[in-house]
Amino acid sequence: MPDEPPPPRGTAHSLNPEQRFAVEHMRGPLLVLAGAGSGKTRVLTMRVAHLIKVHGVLPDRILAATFTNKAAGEMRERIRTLLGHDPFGAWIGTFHSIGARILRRHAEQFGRSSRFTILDADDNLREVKRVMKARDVDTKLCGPSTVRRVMSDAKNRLISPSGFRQAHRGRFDLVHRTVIDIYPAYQRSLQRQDAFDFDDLLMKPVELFERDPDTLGLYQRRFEFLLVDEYQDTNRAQFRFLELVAAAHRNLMVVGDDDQSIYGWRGADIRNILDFEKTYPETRVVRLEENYRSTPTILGAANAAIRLNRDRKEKTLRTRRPDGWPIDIREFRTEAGEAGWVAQRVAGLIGSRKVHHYRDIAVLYRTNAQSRVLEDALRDLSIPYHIAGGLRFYERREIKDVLAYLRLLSNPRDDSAFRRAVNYPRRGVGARTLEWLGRQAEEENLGLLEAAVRAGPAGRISASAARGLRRFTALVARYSERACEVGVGVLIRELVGELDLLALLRSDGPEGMDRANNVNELVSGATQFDARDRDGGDEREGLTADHLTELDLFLQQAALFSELDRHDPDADLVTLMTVHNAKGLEFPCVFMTGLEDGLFPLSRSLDDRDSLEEERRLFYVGITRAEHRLSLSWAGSRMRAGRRMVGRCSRFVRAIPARLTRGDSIPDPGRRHSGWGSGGRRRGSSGWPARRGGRAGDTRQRDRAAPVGEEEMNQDLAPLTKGERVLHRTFGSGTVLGVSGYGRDVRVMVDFDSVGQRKLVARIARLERDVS
DNA sequence: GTCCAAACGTGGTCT
DNA sequence: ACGTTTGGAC
Repeated sequence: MPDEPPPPRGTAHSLNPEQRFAVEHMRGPLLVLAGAGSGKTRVLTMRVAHLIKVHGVLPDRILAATFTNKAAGEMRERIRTLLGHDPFGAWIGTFHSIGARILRRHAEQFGRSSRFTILDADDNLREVKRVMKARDVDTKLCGPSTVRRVMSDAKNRLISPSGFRQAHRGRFDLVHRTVIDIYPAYQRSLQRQDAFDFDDLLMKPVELFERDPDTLGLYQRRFEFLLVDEYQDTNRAQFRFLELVAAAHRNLMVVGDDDQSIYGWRGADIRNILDFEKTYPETRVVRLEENYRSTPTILGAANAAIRLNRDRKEKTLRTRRPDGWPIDIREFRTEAGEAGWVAQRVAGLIGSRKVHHYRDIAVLYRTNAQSRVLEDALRDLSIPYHIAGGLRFYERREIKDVLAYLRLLSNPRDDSAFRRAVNYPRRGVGARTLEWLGRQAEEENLGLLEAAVRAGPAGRISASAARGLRRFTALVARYSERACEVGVGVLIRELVGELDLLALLRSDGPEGMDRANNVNELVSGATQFDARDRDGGDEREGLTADHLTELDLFLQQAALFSELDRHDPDADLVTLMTVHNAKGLEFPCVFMTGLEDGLFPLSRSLDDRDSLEEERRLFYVGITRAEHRLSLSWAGSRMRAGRRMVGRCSRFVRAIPARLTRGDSIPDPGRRHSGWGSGGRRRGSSGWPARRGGRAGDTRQRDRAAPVGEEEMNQDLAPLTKGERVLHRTFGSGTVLGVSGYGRDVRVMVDFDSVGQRKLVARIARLERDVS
């Protein structure tokens, strides 16, 4: 925006006293409590530059950990600019990539090779499923995703399989008994496959350091200065990692904001911030409370929202900027109406030059599923956009299919890759054959590929299956040799050509065209891939990496890269993304959508103070992404999970003081919202921007066209769940045994203390939660 | 045994 | 609206 003063940048004299203190801090632990938009990235990068330039610290003494590759890349780039050259040898990356890099060097200690595979979330779940099936665990009562979650929690708290067994020895509940059984089997299976999952990348290096002080010593001596961004989102494993590496020199700088802690569900532990000073009593604490990003109006809203949280360090962001536009609050009848308005508003802002570039605009939402309507609306008006995050590029089916072949070339023991590639394209190798192969592999302790190679003419499978296996293993053998001769780009191109994948994909519909394009993009990405770029820097002090091929490195970065990292900042596109993905970013103009109780905050958080507070922090993160313009919108009715849900204005929106807002409701031809109590805010008059009457008409038509089914559910009511205690007017209290049906037909089976089991229609029985 | 189509269940945020 | 599991045809 032309009418705003640029934030101070660049040299040390543009820093405020607190920032300067942090930048010039030399030795000892430093905790920087940095509010949103207070210039923490600047402080981090300038401190690194300062250490190198002023104190003569060698770059390879520095380790900086961030949460996304994008943040790491930006940090490196900015340091490069400040120094005038690359901080060659410094490790700047995500905790996960740093962990992977360490593990690569010490893989043999874990029975892995340095070419180990990194399983992504999808592979990880499949593997849990497979292990459970192989051990005949009933997945009806305790599903794979539950098991995975519990295992992941354990790993994030550095609890090994045997530790888990001991910790839950006396427990009888099914989930813990299942995990006691599955966790060690799952870990054995990963080892057999020469693989780690995401959580291992954090946990295993800690394990290594704790059992091998010599190795730890290598890293302690090398990394004299540690810097951590987004510290509020670190988990226990990450805390321990830092504690171990920093133990010798204690030059640990962490930057975080407890108000922006939004990854509790992933094991982030707020105690890491709160206990920092306990672990390091000599800590210097710096608070950055001046915001250089947003207008006072936007900050006022953010402060008003976050103030309602009880669990937080008291602070208030200040700014010296001039007042800005009021926050625009809009109510819509349906999600399509909301999306239509957002698209029109984007077109209007760009058309009137109030916002100069599409890339200055972000549209945020709570769940990925919400992106669809917004995409449709933007496409209708030919507004260029991209989705950051969402279905990540490397997680698309067609991409994973191609990568599966490469993974198998790089790591012949990668069974998940084998399963994926062997019958794609169809080779007549079905479930039965795979089952048989699995048993063979198990007996001889081989990978599936090896087992398939040895299967030869074997008797117990059909001739066509045997032929398919032979064709497949021959192909893999051929490309294994080829992989030594050519780069990844050529390799993929030849493979895709031989499998005739593009034609295969294109042959099934318009979806297939997209997929074919993605594969093409993968080919060109691989062609440009330059391994030297990735492992940033030289190696000393016996920390030399094993020899890895370009293919190995390509695969490792593919596993750790997300869609967010691929984003090209020069492209002029509106950004659509979840609020989680928006963390750390800023935009002149932000739309937050879907602000309904039950969606944002999600219904599952409504009856738990901790998770409601996390939702509120997420809301705070969303608001504080905006520099000048912020709009908050919600829809009274929304398709969700295949059903139309009724919603009302989010409590978060209602917490924003009216003096900061300008909002109107659109006229409502079809329905009354009278029952929504304090819900809607209806200030202002007629609502729709008069100038754009024609387009408004379009949207309302779309609005009306959306069918409103009978089976509406109130999305802000957390549904009753099994095991919950409830209260009935005549039967007294009881325990919920089960819930069936949807919407107005939800039936609940309750075991009442007084009268035993009854099946009730929830709508009529009016059950209440028993809080006593 | 493999493949396709229809029923089924399930649905939060991410490295 | 989606992917995964299940049933039936080849």
